[in-house]
Amino acid sequence: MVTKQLLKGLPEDADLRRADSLAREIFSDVANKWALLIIEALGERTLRFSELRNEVEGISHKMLTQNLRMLERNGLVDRKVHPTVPPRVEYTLTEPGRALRTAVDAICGWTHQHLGHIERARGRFDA
Amino acid sequence: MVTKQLLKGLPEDADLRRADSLAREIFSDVANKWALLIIEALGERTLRFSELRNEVEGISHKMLTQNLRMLERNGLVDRKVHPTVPPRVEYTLTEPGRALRTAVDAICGWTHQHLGHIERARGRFDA
DNA sequence: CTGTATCCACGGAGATACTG
DNA sequence: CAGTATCTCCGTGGATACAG
Repeated sequence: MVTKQLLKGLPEDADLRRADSLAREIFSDVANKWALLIIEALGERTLRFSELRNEVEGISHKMLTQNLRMLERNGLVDRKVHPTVPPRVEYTLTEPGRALRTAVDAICGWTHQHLGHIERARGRFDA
Repeated sequence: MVTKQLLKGLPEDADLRRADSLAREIFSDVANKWALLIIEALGERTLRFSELRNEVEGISHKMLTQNLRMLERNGLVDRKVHPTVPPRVEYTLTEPGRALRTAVDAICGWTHQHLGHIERARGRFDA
């Protein structure tokens, strides 16, 4: 899936090809560092723009807005603007967003579980 | 995890800080499109460089080698060189690599499950 | 076949400033 | 506070050529 396999044997089914290209597009959107970190940071909480900026270590203003727009566009986060002054904008994961989060959690868990193995592998490789 | 939280309240524990920065590094390595697609393509199989190049749609020679080195360095893939002519190099997921693959599978599954929702969300957003 | 190196262009991403 | 816009620069990544 998302690789060539999905296409095999059905090279002329236009619908399937569209679905697959869409899937690749979404995968590219979602499979990037900042998007995943934002999703992980949001979790079950609702956070403001500035709070998110603090939670996601090292992200720039620009990358944050950019990724938030992307996530909103794909329906992964909900954006709620409070028409106050100064403005207050809150971001929350939608249901699909929360569903994806469990996968992100898995990656985070995996990372911590294998820290040791990886550190050792690196030592060996760099030698 | 992988965000600021891990550090909270323990700003001076050097070991934890090292572990956390290492975790971020690994996360950045792993949370990128090509790395995940390679892992997904490998699955339970053993593939040669050129086979991998065919399986991972759109990846360039350079990106493939680069990511394979990275994955090898982190101990996620095993690289076996057959000293024949022409050379034959085979790549296989290690145990940690296969463990991560289940998370990647989850993301792929999620993608296909939510194609419809996302397409509709996009339609709304773009309007 | 696989891998490394070089060149180069394009776009990603930071900094900054400004608006609502 | 949140968002957009502009400018600029550096690095990513593609193309190409060559080596083992």
